[in-house]
Amino acid sequence: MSETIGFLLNDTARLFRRSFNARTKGSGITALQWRLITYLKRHEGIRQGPLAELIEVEPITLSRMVDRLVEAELVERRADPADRRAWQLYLTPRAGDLLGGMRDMADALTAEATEGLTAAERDQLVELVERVRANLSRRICQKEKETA
Amino acid sequence: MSETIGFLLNDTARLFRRSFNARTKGSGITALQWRLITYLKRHEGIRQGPLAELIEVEPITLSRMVDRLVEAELVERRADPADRRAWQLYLTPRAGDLLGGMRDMADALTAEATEGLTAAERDQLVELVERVRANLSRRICQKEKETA
DNA sequence: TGAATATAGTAGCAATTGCTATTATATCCT
DNA sequence: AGGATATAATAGCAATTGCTACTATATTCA
Repeated sequence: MSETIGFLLNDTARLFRRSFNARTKGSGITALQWRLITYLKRHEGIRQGPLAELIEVEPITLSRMVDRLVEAELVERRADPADRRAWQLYLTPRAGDLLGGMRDMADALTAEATEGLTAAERDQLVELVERVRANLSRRICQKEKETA
Repeated sequence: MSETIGFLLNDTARLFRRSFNARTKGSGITALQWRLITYLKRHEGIRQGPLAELIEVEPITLSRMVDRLVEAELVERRADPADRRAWQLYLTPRAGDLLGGMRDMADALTAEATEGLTAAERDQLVELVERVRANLSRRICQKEKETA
């Protein structure tokens, strides 16, 4: 029965994404795209490679996500002055406008998802999941080292 | 900052899937397929529609997953004697053989993921995530009713 | 210097998924 | 009974993703 935690986390994460996507259907922004934008907000000027690593997708996948966001005028590619192979990514003003509304929606979704939990329980939840994530993350890094 | 829980759950679930898939690379079984097989184990004879709902994919997606599993001789389609439109799904003996090894691996993965957590903390983790899942699941059902 | 190697990003292809429409069968209702 | 409607499963198409190979540029080191 011990596979329960993996299934449970996956189920819950999927429900989160589904709720999120249902609420943003009109805007054309998916949960994954919003995740990208959120990271970008905190790391403006980042290059595609490191950002791909942050949100844990392949570089080529990120490249195409950025294509679409550039098309939607939410993200801007600027040439890196220090490396002519690379792009630096920036949010457009239009993205800033979207972020406000999105964040309110995400906050509301989180509030609904944790309804009935005390503040202490929420903290505990975050802390426990973070420890699980750290365990898995460490494992995966080890594997990569072994392969390399 | 309150979108943290959604991101965190998604990150952790992804790491779980990734670890799982890395370990089963040779066997050709993905995390999602194993999930299907696990459900099927407990509901042999189920039809495709209800199973799709259980693992939360579209019926057509399940149809194709089953195509592949039939191809791999892990699942068998039998005509439903009561409804000539429908198939009943059964595991083959070959699937039973696989399940044993998979379960051991999944147990090991779970153990590694929850390393450093006490038994009480694991229980608490499961309980808290289950409450979040119940909140989200209830929300989604409400939405479906509104739409219908 | 300049040849070997590494890195940033992208294109082609194959696999997977879901939306919409379709076929075959079942159920409902008059 | 039999016509209208609902349901189980699937096919066509488009979107998304990742593997592999590739181009362009940077770095390393003899």
